[in-house]
Amino acid sequence: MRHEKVDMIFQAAVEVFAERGFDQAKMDDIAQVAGVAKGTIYYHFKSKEELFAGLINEGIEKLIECAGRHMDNDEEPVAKLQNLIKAHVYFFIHHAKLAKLLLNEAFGTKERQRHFRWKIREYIELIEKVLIEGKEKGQFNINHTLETASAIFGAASVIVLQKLYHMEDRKVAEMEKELPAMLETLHLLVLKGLANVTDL
Amino acid sequence: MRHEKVDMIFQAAVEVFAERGFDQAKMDDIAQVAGVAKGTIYYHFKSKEELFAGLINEGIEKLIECAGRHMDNDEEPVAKLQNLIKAHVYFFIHHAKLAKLLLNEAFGTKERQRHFRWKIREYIELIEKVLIEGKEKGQFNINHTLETASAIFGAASVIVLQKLYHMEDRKVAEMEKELPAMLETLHLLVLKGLANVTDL
Amino acid sequence: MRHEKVDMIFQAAVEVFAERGFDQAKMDDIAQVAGVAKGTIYYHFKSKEELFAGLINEGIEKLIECAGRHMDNDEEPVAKLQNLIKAHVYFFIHHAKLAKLLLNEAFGTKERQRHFRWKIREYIELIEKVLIEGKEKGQFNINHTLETASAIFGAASVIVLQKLYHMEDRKVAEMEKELPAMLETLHLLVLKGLANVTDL
Amino acid sequence: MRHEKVDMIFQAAVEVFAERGFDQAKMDDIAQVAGVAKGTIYYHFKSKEELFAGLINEGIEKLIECAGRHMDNDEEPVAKLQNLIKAHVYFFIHHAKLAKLLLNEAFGTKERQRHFRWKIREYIELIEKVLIEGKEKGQFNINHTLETASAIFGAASVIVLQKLYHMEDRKVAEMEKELPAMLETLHLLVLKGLANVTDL
DNA sequence: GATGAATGAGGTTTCATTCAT
DNA sequence: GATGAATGAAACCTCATTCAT
Repeated sequence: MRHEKVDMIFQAAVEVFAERGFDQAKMDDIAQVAGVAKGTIYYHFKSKEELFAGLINEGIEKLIECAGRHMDNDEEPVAKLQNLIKAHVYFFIHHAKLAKLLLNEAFGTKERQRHFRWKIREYIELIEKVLIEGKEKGQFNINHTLETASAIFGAASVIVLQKLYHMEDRKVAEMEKELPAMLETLHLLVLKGLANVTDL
Repeated sequence: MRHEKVDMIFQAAVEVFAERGFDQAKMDDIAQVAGVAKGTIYYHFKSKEELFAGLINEGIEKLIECAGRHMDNDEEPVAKLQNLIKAHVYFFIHHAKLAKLLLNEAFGTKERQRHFRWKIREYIELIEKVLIEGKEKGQFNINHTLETASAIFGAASVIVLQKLYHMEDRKVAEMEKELPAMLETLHLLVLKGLANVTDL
Repeated sequence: MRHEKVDMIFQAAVEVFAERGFDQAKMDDIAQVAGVAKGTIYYHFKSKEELFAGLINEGIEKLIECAGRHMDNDEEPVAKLQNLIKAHVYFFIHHAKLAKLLLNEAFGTKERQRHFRWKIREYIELIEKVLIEGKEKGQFNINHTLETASAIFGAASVIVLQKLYHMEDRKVAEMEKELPAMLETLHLLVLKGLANVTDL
Repeated sequence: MRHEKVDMIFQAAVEVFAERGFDQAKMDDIAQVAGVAKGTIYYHFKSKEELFAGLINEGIEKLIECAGRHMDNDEEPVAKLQNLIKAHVYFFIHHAKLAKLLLNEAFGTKERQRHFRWKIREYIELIEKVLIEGKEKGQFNINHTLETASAIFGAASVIVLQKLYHMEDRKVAEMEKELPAMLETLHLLVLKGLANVTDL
């Protein structure tokens, strides 16, 4: 188990970074929220950059792990994809601050952000793997698996984020009530397609 | 027509803001890129904030206008949606820097960013309008139109952004070659659905 | 007669300088209040410094001229001093903004302000002249004429300024109602002395 | 006892503010004179404004305390007033820089300066209290106590300031030689009145 | 004579990082 | 291990002044 203070710093950092973004987040604030002295952060982390990177890495890894775990509850690609999407939405709702950070900071051009994009790419490739498997089994009608994975990632992420921002500071409990609508929407969109007409 | 220097500043600002994000962008850099003195920017814009806001607002308005225009080339909702998506992807490819900014800065919690989210919401509601129309005509199989609109926005945006980041600084021409793959992907995803099986 | 615009600039300058002090006064504001373009000020005045100096000089000269004129209405030193004090108080009330400037800016160590102190010294020496005259005629009981002149200048100035600040933006008419109290006070103080006891 | 560096900053600030006035004083200069880094000032004071306000407040409070203490050495109002004036002149000579600041900055219209005027008013009301007491005991011949207090404040302040400015950077020792002349002058002016003639 | 867009030096303030305790 | 006072580089912004029209 990690050192107690390190955990407090980590928690405070997620909070503050999510609230203000990387640049506007002050080490002073993180220290205050964590209830430690500013120097203590620097005793455990080399720099603001490193603290942030650790945070994001751990976040994405958790996301990957969570998605992977739920995915494997089923055998069939269709079900796997459904599980993955469900896990993704769940994760974003229950780690709202981290979710904001991911979309917020993961699309910049700074060197630091390139690293994150690679980690997100890892996750997208996890999605792609299901798609490829389904395609090979003849269950998915896809030509460009990577592009499709990106699109699914975007759809599932933005649908939650929009809801989160729209509901401002509402509790997780209230967000969970919105879960079925979001999942049904993604199900219809991703798997069945919106069009009723069959000859497009 | 706006004043010449104002245009140069605007262009430079898009460039620099997209390159570095709001906080890391230095007014000095914008001035240098624009080929004007720093004071000139402040002669025309009250603050960095205002310059940025002007940029984003104009950007989203252009996007809305562009999407609206292409949408109306057809009568049928299905075609309208296709046109809209196509316009969206086109726009993001041809205004890559602006596109990065939109996703990058539009999901923060700062007051400034709340304003942008409202503008983006406007755009999402434009998408929703098509969905509602199609639903009423019995062409779309949708229960939650706003959520679906968000998801489509996310899918179409991220698919382009991922490609853009992956191709780093490649020319627009090269990006255009990727266009069909992206459009086909979104077409399959959004309209037909991925699943071959019909009884989900 | 001076050029019309020059006068407008002068008036505006008194206004703005008095309102904000030299450093906080912006040439933009002066231009706006004067109703001319900023460049116009520089067409007529070499610099902010020069504009300000012109203002103060003219102000003090007016004060000296005004005091001198009223003083000479009488022959007797006692009456002369009374007239002078009355003129001083009148002038400060009717040129409130200038009065503020005089006390405000005339006691700094900047080079510019040394010049003003010399001009104010001129005025104080005018007061001293009356005192010397009265002393020689055996009417004044004074040992240090210059010091006494300074003290009278200080007493008469601060009594008005305090009233002015205390009444904030009241009209001149209201200030004039306070005139007798101020004059009586200065009369008692300067000429008769406060003490009833005769053997100090 | 306050922190060592805070004291050094305070001292340096009095120095520099008195030398140049609020606006022309550079935080860089204060830092250099104090022998600390610029950031150190901001570690202890929120802003230039706050540093300055602290200075002036402490200054006026010292003045009030000093005057009050000396005043109470005697019982009789006449003696009290003499003591007060003596203390005032002493204080201004020994805190020349602060004295300059008081007159220099205390008569502006900026919000900050309104606060100072209230503090100075406190001091003037201290003077007034002696006058009222003397008036009630039949020792002072005064009608308007507040106006008289203002005038005394002005006389005593300007007499010292004029001397200070005239002697430029002379030592305190030399100023002290001038003390008797100033005190005698104020004594004659305030208590006995200048006029030899008794029927004014 | 008059204008106002453009300039850039210079000032205040912020904040990540260090280091003596 | 932990602290927080101290630092100074770097950023935003202001505004007196200039000059082409």
